[in-house]
Amino acid sequence: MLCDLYVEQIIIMPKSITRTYSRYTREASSLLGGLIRAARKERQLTSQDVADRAGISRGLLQRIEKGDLKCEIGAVFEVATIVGVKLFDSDELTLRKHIRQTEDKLALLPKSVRKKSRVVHDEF
Amino acid sequence: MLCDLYVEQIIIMPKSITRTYSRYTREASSLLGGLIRAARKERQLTSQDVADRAGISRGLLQRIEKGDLKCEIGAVFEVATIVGVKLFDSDELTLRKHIRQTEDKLALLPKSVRKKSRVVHDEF
DNA sequence: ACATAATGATCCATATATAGACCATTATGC
DNA sequence: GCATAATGGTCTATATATGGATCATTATGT
Repeated sequence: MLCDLYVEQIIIMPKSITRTYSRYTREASSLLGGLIRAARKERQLTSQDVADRAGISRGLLQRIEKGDLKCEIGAVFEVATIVGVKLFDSDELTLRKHIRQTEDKLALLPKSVRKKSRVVHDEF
Repeated sequence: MLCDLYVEQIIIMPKSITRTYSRYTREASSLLGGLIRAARKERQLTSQDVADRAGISRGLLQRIEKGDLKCEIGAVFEVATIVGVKLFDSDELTLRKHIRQTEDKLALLPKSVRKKSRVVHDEF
């Protein structure tokens, strides 16, 4: 009665960054993972085999095959290459040609995008 | 002469993991980044615009557009989706169908790959 | 030509992905 | 059916990717 003791416990929550992904993104990654897994089995490669050749851990390979969105794109692409899943449906040569085309297109586009300062009046 | 003092400095090197990537992997990522950058400019979107919509920082978007292999695949795919770069050359519907096909194929394949214990004699 | 928006680059703190070890379960070859 | 290889999952320490701030430079609309 004389003395009430209040103890406040301050809990510091780690402000975790939870990203949101569009459905298309999730499905694309899921598909890629599935294709990798199917290709690996068709080629009779164990998960340890592929992980070793890609220089990654078996656990990471599992996440990749599940379509986990939080993996390095480099690791995913490397695994895909190893098991023979073509990205862009293109071989190396076509890929390089495509890169050049993109560079050319980029050279033509403005170097920086500037917002219009005023609404365009195209309604009349 | 009487006393030579040797000081050894022990430098603890962080054993950094430096992955190696195949040329195909590097080029595929480079191409994807270029396509994203071109698509963004064609749509007159500033890097800050796209970064905000994707829920990532401007710095990360820059790395993605450069084809940096050490980015979350989720972030890369999300940005690609936002600026309209189709992964797999497929729309959402086709994608889902493709996923089902892959699942069907996986159901037929053996659940685990077992190495042959002995070399197969197919030379006779 | 000028004002300033957009981009490029660097730095640091921190959130987090990864490797690696471990164990349980499953599936395969024999 | 058995031995065991392959897979799936969990946990922890650590390497590292990311966000955010800052500054310099460039490019664009007016």
